[in-house]
Amino acid sequence: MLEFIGQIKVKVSDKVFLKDPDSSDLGRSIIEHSIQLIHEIGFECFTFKKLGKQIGSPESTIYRYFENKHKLLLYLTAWYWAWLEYRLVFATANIDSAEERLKIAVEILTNPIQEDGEFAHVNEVILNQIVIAESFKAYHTRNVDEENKEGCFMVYKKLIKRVSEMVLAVNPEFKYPNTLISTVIEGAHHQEYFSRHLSFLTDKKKGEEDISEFFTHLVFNTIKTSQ
Amino acid sequence: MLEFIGQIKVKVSDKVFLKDPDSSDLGRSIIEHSIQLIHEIGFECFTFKKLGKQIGSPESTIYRYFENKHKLLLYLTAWYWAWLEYRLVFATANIDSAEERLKIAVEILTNPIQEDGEFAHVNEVILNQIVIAESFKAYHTRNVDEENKEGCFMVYKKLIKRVSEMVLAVNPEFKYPNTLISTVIEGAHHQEYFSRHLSFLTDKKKGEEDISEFFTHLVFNTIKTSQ
DNA sequence: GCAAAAGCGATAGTAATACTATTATATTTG
DNA sequence: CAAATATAATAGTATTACTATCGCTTTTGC
Repeated sequence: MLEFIGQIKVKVSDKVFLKDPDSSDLGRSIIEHSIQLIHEIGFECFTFKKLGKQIGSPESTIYRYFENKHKLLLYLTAWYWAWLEYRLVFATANIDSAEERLKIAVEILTNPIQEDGEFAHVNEVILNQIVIAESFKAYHTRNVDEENKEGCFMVYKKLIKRVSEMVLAVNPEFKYPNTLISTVIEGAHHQEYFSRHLSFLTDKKKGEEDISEFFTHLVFNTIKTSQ
Repeated sequence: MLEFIGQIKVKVSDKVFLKDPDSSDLGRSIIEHSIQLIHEIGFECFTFKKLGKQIGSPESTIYRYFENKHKLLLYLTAWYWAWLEYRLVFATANIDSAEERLKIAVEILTNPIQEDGEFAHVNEVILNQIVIAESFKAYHTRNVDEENKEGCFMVYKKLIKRVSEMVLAVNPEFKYPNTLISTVIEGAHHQEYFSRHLSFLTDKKKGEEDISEFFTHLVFNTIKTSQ
């Protein structure tokens, strides 16, 4: 299992951090407390100064791990996508039916997150909340193209590719597998956010799990019917 | 037609501005140049100081129209939704078939924007680019709930409601009209952004119009089939 | 037609942010 | 055990996102 964590780490481009936060206690503490703090006060209000207070270090120390707070957000989201992919691989292993595999995948991508005790310094439930609320800030910037070139989004790309292949396994003729899957992933996050803050944009009620049903229905009806 | 503009204005909650920018030449100049400037340098880098330079006024003057730059973004997005709804109403007027009305609506929501000469101080094509790149920043903040209560998103709500009703006109049994339509609107914007910056998340090629085809297909297959 | 109000320009000032730089100490490593 | 590395502590800077004040001009209400 720990080898898998190693792999997950490797997938994140070195460009995201200056020093690997998973290589020291202080680094892991930065990750752990940044997740807590971003969740509490939001990414806009989050600063390295405040984070430094939490972990008992000056802000200059955190700057040795991450160039700026945006890169830290890139790291957190990359970690999240890698973790999702790892869950996906486990959940779909040894399933013969292409339909069944895709169904499981969509459920993993759209269902609420359960805590995974495997990674001590990461609270996956809270990290999921952060991804829902802030992840678009990771790729809606002036530097997207540059960061994309550097490979900052490789982990997300891998995840999309894996699920797209599952779509094509069900219907090899389908023309929009990437569009469909990114719509599902981003859409599920949005609906979760809307149900909490802008209820007029959704039919999902807080706490209910009907969103997974909606997207499963959407995916299979969209790919099965010939165009 | 001008009366319609009046209506569009009224739909934007007074809470969004301190003084109606459409009530003076200076106000309209603020809107016109803010659209240009945000498009050029991005909303993060956009400041009232820089905007002041463009229009030859100090920043303090702009603060008399908008409390801060976030409220200005709220105004621009609200204007955009109101404008879309007005186009929608015109395009679907006198169409008898519920299916045809919905089809037209989805096309308006997902097709590239054409310039509308009607409103001199607003470049709709550029405003659309801004909405695609920055609109989520309008509602992903610490103050969403408060701003939602104040009615800052009423215009968007109206648009969603109108299209949701078109969905229900085709299939009154469908359980997720709001979820479906917000997924289409937000999804179409994302795909446009992805095709320009993160191509691995989409099958849309720059310039091509296949995105409308995808979403039309998705909508009708999702609502027509019984669950 | 005139006084009061409102609109606008110009300038100054402030707290916070997002860093950068430097120095000193502590720890690890070859 | 020396050299490199990691961290703490402190200081400093440019920019941002405002707020405050003042004086001039234009509009308006009677």
